[in-house]
Amino acid sequence: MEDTIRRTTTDAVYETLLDEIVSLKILPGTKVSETEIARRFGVSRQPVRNAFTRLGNKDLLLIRPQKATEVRGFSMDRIALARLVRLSVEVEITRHAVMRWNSDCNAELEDNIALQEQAIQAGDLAKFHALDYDFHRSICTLSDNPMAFEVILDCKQKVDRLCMLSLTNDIEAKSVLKDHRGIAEGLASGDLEKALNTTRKHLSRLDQTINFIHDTHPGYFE
Amino acid sequence: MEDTIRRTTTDAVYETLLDEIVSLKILPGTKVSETEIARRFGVSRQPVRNAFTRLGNKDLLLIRPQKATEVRGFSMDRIALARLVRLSVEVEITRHAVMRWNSDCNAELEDNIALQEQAIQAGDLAKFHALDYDFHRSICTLSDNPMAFEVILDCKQKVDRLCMLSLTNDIEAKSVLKDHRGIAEGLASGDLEKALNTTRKHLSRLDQTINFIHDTHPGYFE
DNA sequence: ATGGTAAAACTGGTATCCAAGTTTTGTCAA
DNA sequence: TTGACAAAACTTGGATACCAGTTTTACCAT
Repeated sequence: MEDTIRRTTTDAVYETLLDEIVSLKILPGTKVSETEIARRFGVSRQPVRNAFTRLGNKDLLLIRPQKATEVRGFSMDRIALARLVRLSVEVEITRHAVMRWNSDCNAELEDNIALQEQAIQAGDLAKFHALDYDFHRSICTLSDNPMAFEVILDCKQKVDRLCMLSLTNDIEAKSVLKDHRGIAEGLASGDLEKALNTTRKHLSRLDQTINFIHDTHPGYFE
Repeated sequence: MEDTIRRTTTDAVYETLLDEIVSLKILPGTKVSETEIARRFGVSRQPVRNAFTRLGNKDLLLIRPQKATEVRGFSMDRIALARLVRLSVEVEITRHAVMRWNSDCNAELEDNIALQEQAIQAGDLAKFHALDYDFHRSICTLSDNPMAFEVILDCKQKVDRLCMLSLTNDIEAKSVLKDHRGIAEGLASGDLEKALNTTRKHLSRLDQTINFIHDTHPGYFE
Protein backbone atom coordinates (compact mmCIF):
# COMPACT_ATOMS: atom_id res chain seq x y z
CA MET A 1 0.00 0.00 0.00
CA GLU A 2 2.54 2.57 -1.09
CA ASP A 3 0.48 5.69 -1.28
CA THR A 4 3.43 7.81 -2.26
CA ILE A 5 2.03 10.79 -4.05
CA ARG A 6 3.37 11.07 -7.58
CA ARG A 7 5.36 14.16 -8.38
CA THR A 8 3.64 16.16 -11.05
CA THR A 9 4.85 18.83 -13.40
CA THR A 10 2.95 21.33 -11.29
CA ASP A 11 5.01 20.28 -8.28
CA ALA A 12 8.25 20.82 -10.14
CA VAL A 13 7.27 24.29 -11.33
CA TYR A 14 5.96 25.18 -7.89
CA GLU A 15 9.06 24.07 -6.04
CA THR A 16 11.43 25.80 -8.40
CA LEU A 17 9.55 29.08 -8.30
CA LEU A 18 9.15 28.83 -4.52
CA ASP A 19 12.89 28.49 -4.10
CA GLU A 20 13.61 31.33 -6.48
CA ILE A 21 11.20 33.65 -4.72
CA VAL A 22 12.23 32.73 -1.19
CA SER A 23 15.91 32.98 -2.03
CA LEU A 24 15.29 36.34 -3.72
CA LYS A 25 16.56 35.14 -7.07
CA ILE A 26 13.31 36.74 -8.19
CA LEU A 27 12.89 40.07 -6.44
CA PRO A 28 9.63 41.46 -5.04
CA GLY A 29 7.68 43.44 -7.60
CA THR A 30 8.96 41.39 -10.52
CA LYS A 31 6.21 40.64 -13.00
CA VAL A 32 5.88 37.00 -13.90
CA SER A 33 3.80 35.89 -16.85
CA GLU A 34 2.22 32.47 -17.16
CA THR A 35 3.24 32.09 -20.78
CA GLU A 36 6.76 33.29 -20.10
CA ILE A 37 7.30 30.82 -17.26
CA ALA A 38 5.68 28.09 -19.32
CA ARG A 39 8.17 28.74 -22.13
CA ARG A 40 11.04 28.74 -19.67
CA PHE A 41 10.11 25.35 -18.23
CA GLY A 42 9.06 23.94 -21.56
CA VAL A 43 5.58 23.11 -20.31
CA SER A 44 2.07 24.30 -21.04
CA ARG A 45 0.29 27.08 -19.21
CA GLN A 46 -1.76 24.67 -17.13
CA PRO A 47 0.83 23.49 -14.60
CA VAL A 48 2.16 27.02 -14.36
CA ARG A 49 -1.31 28.27 -13.50
CA ASN A 50 -1.62 25.63 -10.81
CA ALA A 51 1.75 26.56 -9.37
CA PHE A 52 0.80 30.25 -9.46
CA THR A 53 -2.35 29.49 -7.53
CA ARG A 54 -0.38 27.70 -4.84
CA LEU A 55 2.14 30.50 -4.59
CA GLY A 56 -0.72 32.97 -4.42
CA ASN A 57 -2.18 31.05 -1.49
CA LYS A 58 1.15 31.35 0.26
CA ASP A 59 1.04 35.13 -0.23
CA LEU A 60 4.14 34.96 -2.40
CA LEU A 61 2.43 35.99 -5.62
CA LEU A 62 -0.10 38.71 -6.20
CA ILE A 63 -2.44 37.54 -8.93
CA ARG A 64 -4.80 40.13 -10.34
CA PRO A 65 -7.09 38.92 -13.10
CA GLN A 66 -6.46 40.55 -16.44
CA LYS A 67 -3.44 42.26 -14.92
CA ALA A 68 0.08 41.04 -14.58
CA THR A 69 0.98 38.67 -11.80
CA GLU A 70 3.87 39.83 -9.69
CA VAL A 71 6.02 38.65 -6.83
CA ARG A 72 4.59 40.12 -3.70
CA GLY A 73 6.68 42.50 -1.68
CA PHE A 74 7.33 42.18 1.99
CA SER A 75 4.68 43.29 4.41
CA MET A 76 5.70 44.31 7.90
CA ASP A 77 2.26 43.19 9.07
CA ARG A 78 2.56 39.72 7.58
CA ILE A 79 6.08 39.33 8.86
CA ALA A 80 5.04 40.43 12.33
CA LEU A 81 2.24 37.88 12.22
CA ALA A 82 4.55 35.09 11.11
CA ARG A 83 6.91 35.92 13.92
CA LEU A 84 4.09 36.08 16.44
CA VAL A 85 2.77 32.69 15.42
CA ARG A 86 6.20 31.13 15.51
CA LEU A 87 6.99 32.60 18.90
CA SER A 88 3.64 31.51 20.29
CA VAL A 89 4.03 27.93 19.10
CA GLU A 90 7.65 27.70 20.12
CA VAL A 91 6.81 28.92 23.62
CA GLU A 92 3.99 26.45 24.00
CA ILE A 93 6.12 23.64 22.64
CA THR A 94 8.80 24.45 25.17
CA ARG A 95 6.19 24.29 27.89
CA HIS A 96 5.26 20.80 26.73
CA ALA A 97 8.88 19.78 26.35
CA VAL A 98 9.96 20.66 29.85
CA MET A 99 7.24 18.43 31.22
CA ARG A 100 8.41 15.29 29.46
CA TRP A 101 12.11 15.93 29.38
CA ASN A 102 14.50 13.08 30.13
CA SER A 103 18.12 12.13 29.67
CA ASP A 104 17.56 10.89 26.12
CA CYS A 105 16.17 14.25 25.12
CA ASN A 106 19.15 15.85 26.72
CA ALA A 107 21.56 13.69 24.77
CA GLU A 108 19.91 14.50 21.45
CA LEU A 109 20.07 18.22 22.04
CA GLU A 110 23.62 18.10 23.35
CA ASP A 111 24.77 16.20 20.28
CA ASN A 112 23.21 18.80 18.08
CA ILE A 113 24.81 21.64 20.01
CA ALA A 114 28.21 19.99 19.81
CA LEU A 115 27.88 19.81 16.04
CA GLN A 116 26.83 23.46 15.95
CA GLU A 117 30.01 24.36 17.75
CA GLN A 118 32.08 22.38 15.29
CA ALA A 119 30.33 24.04 12.36
CA ILE A 120 31.08 27.49 13.73
CA GLN A 121 34.72 26.66 14.35
CA ALA A 122 34.96 25.31 10.82
CA GLY A 123 33.29 28.46 9.53
CA ASP A 124 30.63 26.38 7.81
CA LEU A 125 27.62 28.66 8.11
CA ALA A 126 25.44 26.56 5.82
CA LYS A 127 25.95 23.56 8.05
CA PHE A 128 25.25 25.69 11.09
CA HIS A 129 21.96 26.86 9.69
CA ALA A 130 20.97 23.28 8.94
CA LEU A 131 21.76 22.37 12.54
CA ASP A 132 19.83 25.38 13.80
CA TYR A 133 16.95 24.00 11.81
CA ASP A 134 17.38 20.56 13.42
CA PHE A 135 17.63 22.04 16.90
CA HIS A 136 14.17 23.53 16.75
CA ARG A 137 12.74 20.47 15.07
CA SER A 138 14.18 18.29 17.81
CA ILE A 139 12.38 20.26 20.46
CA CYS A 140 9.13 19.76 18.55
CA THR A 141 9.55 16.01 18.21
CA LEU A 142 10.85 15.60 21.76
CA SER A 143 7.83 17.47 23.07
CA ASP A 144 5.66 15.01 21.14
CA ASN A 145 4.44 17.62 18.68
CA PRO A 146 6.36 16.72 15.53
CA MET A 147 3.89 18.36 13.18
CA ALA A 148 4.29 21.68 14.96
CA PHE A 149 7.61 22.09 13.24
CA GLU A 150 5.84 22.46 9.91
CA VAL A 151 4.08 25.52 11.26
CA ILE A 152 7.32 26.90 12.62
CA LEU A 153 9.00 26.21 9.30
CA ASP A 154 6.26 27.97 7.40
CA CYS A 155 6.68 31.04 9.56
CA LYS A 156 10.44 30.84 9.41
CA GLN A 157 10.43 30.82 5.61
CA LYS A 158 8.50 34.05 5.43
CA VAL A 159 11.02 35.78 7.65
CA ASP A 160 14.01 34.14 6.03
CA ARG A 161 13.01 35.55 2.65
CA LEU A 162 13.35 39.02 4.11
CA CYS A 163 16.59 38.26 5.89
CA MET A 164 18.23 37.14 2.68
CA LEU A 165 18.86 40.83 2.15
CA SER A 166 21.12 40.94 5.17
CA LEU A 167 24.46 39.21 5.25
CA THR A 168 24.94 36.94 8.22
CA ASN A 169 28.22 36.88 10.06
CA ASP A 170 29.57 34.32 12.47
CA ILE A 171 29.34 36.69 15.43
CA GLU A 172 25.61 36.35 15.00
CA ALA A 173 25.97 32.59 14.81
CA LYS A 174 27.79 32.56 18.12
CA SER A 175 24.94 34.46 19.76
CA VAL A 176 22.47 31.98 18.32
CA LEU A 177 24.52 29.12 19.66
CA LYS A 178 24.55 30.75 23.07
CA ASP A 179 20.75 30.99 22.95
CA HIS A 180 20.51 27.33 22.03
CA ARG A 181 22.70 26.46 24.99
CA GLY A 182 20.46 28.50 27.26
CA ILE A 183 17.33 26.80 26.02
CA ALA A 184 18.92 23.37 26.38
CA GLU A 185 20.05 24.19 29.90
CA GLY A 186 16.61 25.39 30.84
CA LEU A 187 15.06 22.18 29.55
CA ALA A 188 17.69 19.98 31.17
CA SER A 189 17.33 21.58 34.57
CA GLY A 190 13.56 21.79 34.37
CA ASP A 191 13.80 25.55 34.58
CA LEU A 192 10.81 26.52 32.44
CA GLU A 193 11.24 30.24 32.93
CA LYS A 194 14.82 30.15 31.77
CA ALA A 195 13.91 28.13 28.70
CA LEU A 196 11.03 30.47 27.87
CA ASN A 197 12.96 33.67 28.41
CA THR A 198 15.82 32.44 26.29
CA THR A 199 13.41 31.36 23.57
CA ARG A 200 11.83 34.81 23.55
CA LYS A 201 15.20 36.49 23.38
CA HIS A 202 16.28 34.07 20.67
CA LEU A 203 13.33 34.80 18.43
CA SER A 204 13.47 38.55 18.99
CA ARG A 205 17.04 38.61 17.75
CA LEU A 206 15.87 39.54 14.26
CA ASP A 207 14.16 42.75 15.33
CA GLN A 208 17.05 45.01 14.43
CA THR A 209 17.78 43.18 11.19
CA ILE A 210 14.22 43.48 10.00
CA ASN A 211 13.96 47.15 10.85
CA PHE A 212 17.30 47.76 9.16
CA ILE A 213 16.14 46.07 5.98
CA HIS A 214 12.88 47.99 6.11
CA ASP A 215 14.85 51.23 6.17
CA THR A 216 17.45 50.30 3.59
CA HIS A 217 15.20 48.52 1.09
CA PRO A 218 11.85 50.30 1.33
CA GLY A 219 11.13 49.48 -2.32
CA TYR A 220 10.71 45.80 -1.55
CA PHE A 221 7.86 46.50 0.86
CA GLU A 222 4.27 46.97 -0.12
CA MET B 1 -7.28 53.06 -7.35
CA GLU B 2 -9.93 50.45 -6.58
CA ASP B 3 -7.95 47.27 -6.53
CA THR B 4 -10.99 45.15 -5.71
CA ILE B 5 -10.19 41.67 -6.85
CA ARG B 6 -12.70 40.39 -9.37
CA ARG B 7 -14.77 37.40 -8.34
CA THR B 8 -14.12 34.56 -10.70
CA THR B 9 -15.97 31.38 -11.48
CA THR B 10 -13.26 29.53 -9.60
CA ASP B 11 -14.08 31.57 -6.50
CA ALA B 12 -17.74 30.66 -6.71
CA VAL B 13 -17.04 26.95 -7.06
CA TYR B 14 -14.44 27.08 -4.31
CA GLU B 15 -16.65 28.88 -1.84
CA THR B 16 -19.63 26.64 -2.43
CA LEU B 17 -17.60 23.46 -2.07
CA LEU B 18 -15.79 24.85 0.96
CA ASP B 19 -19.07 25.51 2.69
CA GLU B 20 -20.46 22.11 1.78
CA ILE B 21 -17.38 20.33 3.08
CA VAL B 22 -17.01 22.34 6.27
CA SER B 23 -20.70 22.04 7.08
CA LEU B 24 -20.53 18.30 6.37
CA LYS B 25 -23.12 18.49 3.61
CA ILE B 26 -20.45 16.45 1.84
CA LEU B 27 -19.14 13.80 4.20
CA PRO B 28 -15.53 12.71 4.55
CA GLY B 29 -14.58 9.95 2.17
CA THR B 30 -17.04 11.09 -0.48
CA LYS B 31 -15.54 10.91 -3.93
CA VAL B 32 -15.84 14.07 -5.94
CA SER B 33 -15.17 14.07 -9.66
CA GLU B 34 -14.04 17.12 -11.59
CA THR B 35 -16.38 16.41 -14.48
CA GLU B 36 -19.29 15.69 -12.18
CA ILE B 37 -18.86 18.95 -10.25
CA ALA B 38 -18.35 20.80 -13.51
CA ARG B 39 -21.67 19.48 -14.80
CA ARG B 40 -23.38 20.40 -11.54
CA PHE B 41 -22.21 24.00 -11.70
CA GLY B 42 -22.60 24.26 -15.44
CA VAL B 43 -18.98 25.22 -15.94
CA SER B 44 -15.97 23.62 -17.53
CA ARG B 45 -13.43 21.46 -15.78
CA GLN B 46 -10.96 24.33 -15.58
CA PRO B 47 -12.39 26.35 -12.67
CA VAL B 48 -13.26 23.13 -10.87
CA ARG B 49 -9.66 22.03 -11.07
CA ASN B 50 -8.55 25.35 -9.67
CA ALA B 51 -11.02 25.09 -6.84
CA PHE B 52 -9.91 21.52 -6.14
CA THR B 53 -6.32 22.66 -5.93
CA ARG B 54 -7.23 25.29 -3.37
CA LEU B 55 -9.24 22.86 -1.29
CA GLY B 56 -6.38 20.42 -1.50
CA ASN B 57 -4.05 23.08 -0.13
CA LYS B 58 -6.40 23.50 2.80
CA ASP B 59 -6.21 19.76 3.48
CA LEU B 60 -9.92 19.42 2.76
CA LEU B 61 -9.52 17.36 -0.39
CA LEU B 62 -7.22 14.44 -0.99
CA ILE B 63 -6.08 14.61 -4.59
CA ARG B 64 -4.06 11.69 -5.84
CA PRO B 65 -3.01 11.67 -9.49
CA GLN B 66 -4.96 9.23 -11.60
CA LYS B 67 -7.11 8.31 -8.63
CA ALA B 68 -10.45 9.65 -7.58
CA THR B 69 -10.39 12.82 -5.51
CA GLU B 70 -12.17 12.52 -2.20
CA VAL B 71 -13.10 14.66 0.75
CA ARG B 72 -10.44 14.14 3.35
CA GLY B 73 -11.40 12.54 6.60
CA PHE B 74 -10.56 13.98 9.95
CA SER B 75 -7.11 13.43 11.32
CA MET B 76 -6.57 13.52 15.06
CA ASP B 77 -3.03 14.69 14.40
CA ARG B 78 -4.10 17.62 12.24
CA ILE B 79 -6.84 18.56 14.67
CA ALA B 80 -4.44 18.40 17.59
CA LEU B 81 -2.07 20.64 15.66
CA ALA B 82 -4.78 23.15 14.84
CA ARG B 83 -5.77 23.25 18.49
CA LEU B 84 -2.18 23.63 19.61
CA VAL B 85 -1.57 26.53 17.24
CA ARG B 86 -4.76 28.25 18.27
CA LEU B 87 -4.06 27.83 21.96
CA SER B 88 -0.49 29.06 21.53
CA VAL B 89 -1.53 32.17 19.66
CA GLU B 90 -4.46 32.90 21.92
CA VAL B 91 -2.22 32.63 25.00
CA GLU B 92 0.39 34.93 23.53
CA ILE B 93 -2.27 37.39 22.40
CA THR B 94 -3.68 37.47 25.90
CA ARG B 95 -0.22 38.20 27.22
CA HIS B 96 -0.04 41.20 24.87
CA ALA B 97 -3.57 42.27 25.68
CA VAL B 98 -3.13 42.45 29.43
CA MET B 99 -0.22 44.84 28.93
CA ARG B 100 -2.17 47.41 26.99
CA TRP B 101 -5.56 47.00 28.57
CA ASN B 102 -7.62 50.08 29.39
CA SER B 103 -11.18 51.05 30.17
CA ASP B 104 -12.17 51.25 26.50
CA CYS B 105 -11.07 47.67 26.00
CA ASN B 106 -13.08 46.73 29.02
CA ALA B 107 -16.19 48.40 27.68
CA GLU B 108 -15.95 46.61 24.35
CA LEU B 109 -15.64 43.22 25.94
CA GLU B 110 -18.38 43.91 28.47
CA ASP B 111 -20.76 44.94 25.73
CA ASN B 112 -20.05 41.74 23.89
CA ILE B 113 -20.56 39.63 27.00
CA ALA B 114 -23.87 41.35 27.73
CA LEU B 115 -25.06 40.47 24.24
CA GLN B 116 -23.93 36.89 24.76
CA GLU B 117 -26.08 36.70 27.85
CA GLN B 118 -29.07 38.03 25.97
CA ALA B 119 -28.53 35.54 23.16
CA ILE B 120 -28.46 32.64 25.60
CA GLN B 121 -31.61 33.81 27.37
CA ALA B 122 -33.31 34.15 24.01
CA GLY B 123 -32.12 30.68 23.08
CA ASP B 124 -30.48 32.06 19.95
CA LEU B 125 -27.48 29.78 19.64
CA ALA B 126 -26.50 31.04 16.20
CA LYS B 127 -26.28 34.56 17.54
CA PHE B 128 -24.29 33.33 20.50
CA HIS B 129 -21.76 31.63 18.27
CA ALA B 130 -21.37 34.80 16.24
CA LEU B 131 -20.72 36.72 19.45
CA ASP B 132 -18.27 34.06 20.62
CA TYR B 133 -16.51 34.69 17.33
CA ASP B 134 -16.47 38.44 17.98
CA PHE B 135 -15.22 37.99 21.53
CA HIS B 136 -12.02 36.33 20.45
CA ARG B 137 -11.56 38.72 17.54
CA SER B 138 -11.93 41.65 19.92
CA ILE B 139 -9.09 40.39 22.07
CA CYS B 140 -6.93 40.17 18.96
CA THR B 141 -7.66 43.69 17.80
CA LEU B 142 -7.46 45.13 21.31
CA SER B 143 -4.07 43.53 21.77
CA ASP B 144 -3.00 45.23 18.55
CA ASN B 145 -2.70 41.99 16.62
CA PRO B 146 -5.76 42.10 14.38
CA MET B 147 -4.33 39.72 11.79
CA ALA B 148 -3.80 37.05 14.42
CA PHE B 149 -7.50 36.38 14.35
CA GLU B 150 -7.18 35.01 10.83
CA VAL B 151 -4.85 32.34 12.15
CA ILE B 152 -7.19 31.57 15.01
CA LEU B 153 -10.11 31.43 12.60
CA ASP B 154 -8.27 29.06 10.31
CA CYS B 155 -7.58 26.73 13.23
CA LYS B 156 -11.11 27.10 14.52
CA GLN B 157 -12.64 26.08 11.19
CA LYS B 158 -10.74 22.80 11.15
CA VAL B 159 -12.05 21.90 14.57
CA ASP B 160 -15.54 23.20 13.88
CA ARG B 161 -15.90 20.86 10.93
CA LEU B 162 -15.40 17.97 13.29
CA CYS B 163 -17.71 19.37 15.92
CA MET B 164 -20.57 19.63 13.43
CA LEU B 165 -21.11 15.98 14.28
CA SER B 166 -21.97 16.85 17.84
CA LEU B 167 -25.09 18.70 18.79
CA THR B 168 -24.49 21.72 20.96
CA ASN B 169 -26.76 22.48 23.86
CA ASP B 170 -27.17 25.65 25.80
CA ILE B 171 -25.66 24.19 28.97
CA GLU B 172 -22.42 24.19 27.01
CA ALA B 173 -23.04 27.77 25.94
CA LYS B 174 -23.39 28.81 29.56
CA SER B 175 -20.01 27.28 30.36
CA VAL B 176 -18.48 29.12 27.44
CA LEU B 177 -19.99 32.37 28.65
CA LYS B 178 -18.55 31.72 32.09
CA ASP B 179 -15.11 31.25 30.53
CA HIS B 180 -15.50 34.50 28.62
CA ARG B 181 -16.36 36.28 31.84
CA GLY B 182 -13.29 34.81 33.51
CA ILE B 183 -11.02 35.93 30.69
CA ALA B 184 -12.54 39.41 30.70
CA GLU B 185 -12.14 39.66 34.48
CA GLY B 186 -8.52 38.58 34.26
CA LEU B 187 -7.82 41.20 31.62
CA ALA B 188 -9.72 43.91 33.47
CA SER B 189 -7.92 43.30 36.74
CA GLY B 190 -4.56 42.84 35.13
CA ASP B 191 -4.44 39.29 36.44
CA LEU B 192 -2.50 37.61 33.64
CA GLU B 193 -2.48 34.19 35.27
CA LYS B 194 -6.24 34.16 35.65
CA ALA B 195 -6.72 35.20 32.03
CA LEU B 196 -4.29 32.56 30.81
CA ASN B 197 -5.65 29.75 32.93
CA THR B 198 -9.18 30.52 31.87
CA THR B 199 -8.12 30.66 28.25
CA ARG B 200 -6.49 27.25 28.53
CA LYS B 201 -9.54 25.79 30.21
CA HIS B 202 -11.75 27.44 27.60
CA LEU B 203 -9.90 25.95 24.68
CA SER B 204 -9.60 22.51 26.23
CA ARG B 205 -13.34 22.32 26.60
CA LEU B 206 -13.64 20.40 23.33
CA ASP B 207 -11.45 17.52 24.47
CA GLN B 208 -14.33 15.28 25.45
CA THR B 209 -16.39 16.19 22.43
CA ILE B 210 -13.58 15.35 20.04
CA ASN B 211 -12.80 12.05 21.71
CA PHE B 212 -16.49 11.22 21.72
CA ILE B 213 -16.79 11.87 18.02
CA HIS B 214 -13.65 9.87 17.38
CA ASP B 215 -15.23 6.91 19.13
CA THR B 216 -18.70 7.22 17.66
CA HIS B 217 -17.72 8.10 14.08
CA PRO B 218 -14.45 6.25 13.48
CA GLY B 219 -15.28 5.94 9.79
CA TYR B 220 -14.82 9.67 9.25
CA PHE B 221 -11.22 9.52 10.43
CA GLU B 222 -8.29 8.60 8.29
C1' DA C 1 -17.25 -18.75 -6.81
C1' DT C 2 -13.08 -17.23 -8.92
C1' DG C 3 -9.57 -15.29 -11.98
C1' DG C 4 -8.33 -12.73 -15.70
C1' DT C 5 -9.15 -9.43 -19.07
C1' DA C 6 -11.32 -5.67 -21.24
C1' DA C 7 -13.87 -1.45 -20.75
C1' DA C 8 -14.82 2.68 -18.19
C1' DA C 9 -13.47 6.43 -15.23
C1' DC C 10 -10.32 9.53 -13.25
C1' DT C 11 -6.69 13.05 -12.98
C1' DG C 12 -2.54 15.49 -15.24
C1' DG C 13 -1.03 17.70 -19.11
C1' DT C 14 -1.15 19.82 -23.86
C1' DA C 15 -3.04 22.65 -27.39
C1' DT C 16 -6.26 26.11 -29.12
C1' DC C 17 -9.45 29.47 -28.88
C1' DC C 18 -12.07 33.30 -26.96
C1' DA C 19 -13.49 36.92 -23.43
C1' DA C 20 -12.46 40.82 -20.70
C1' DG C 21 -9.48 43.88 -18.82
C1' DT C 22 -5.01 46.59 -18.71
C1' DT C 23 -0.88 48.53 -20.57
C1' DT C 24 1.85 49.95 -24.14
C1' DT C 25 2.40 51.91 -28.52
C1' DG C 26 1.61 54.72 -32.30
C1' DT C 27 -0.60 58.11 -34.83
C1' DC C 28 -2.49 62.44 -35.60
C1' DA C 29 -3.68 67.11 -34.45
C1' DA C 30 -2.74 71.40 -32.14
C1' DT D 1 7.16 69.30 -28.95
C1' DT D 2 3.19 67.94 -26.74
C1' DG D 3 -1.41 66.20 -25.92
C1' DA D 4 -5.27 63.25 -26.82
C1' DC D 5 -7.08 59.33 -28.58
C1' DA D 6 -7.30 54.99 -30.89
C1' DA D 7 -5.32 50.63 -31.98
C1' DA D 8 -2.43 46.91 -30.91
C1' DA D 9 -0.35 43.96 -27.68
C1' DC D 10 -0.08 42.27 -23.57
C1' DT D 11 -2.35 39.89 -19.21
C1' DT D 12 -5.30 36.24 -16.75
C1' DG D 13 -9.83 33.42 -16.71
C1' DG D 14 -12.54 30.19 -18.94
C1' DA D 15 -14.21 26.66 -22.45
C1' DT D 16 -13.33 22.77 -25.23
C1' DA D 17 -11.10 18.81 -27.17
C1' DC D 18 -7.81 15.45 -26.84
C1' DC D 19 -4.16 12.16 -25.14
C1' DA D 20 -1.45 9.52 -21.56
C1' DG D 21 -1.07 6.84 -17.55
C1' DT D 22 -3.30 4.82 -13.77
C1' DT D 23 -7.02 2.83 -11.18
C1' DT D 24 -11.45 0.99 -10.72
C1' DT D 25 -15.21 -1.61 -12.42
C1' DA D 26 -17.62 -5.04 -14.93
C1' DC D 27 -18.06 -8.95 -17.36
C1' DC D 28 -17.04 -13.38 -19.01
C1' DA D 29 -14.90 -17.83 -19.13
C1' DT D 30 -13.31 -21.44 -16.34
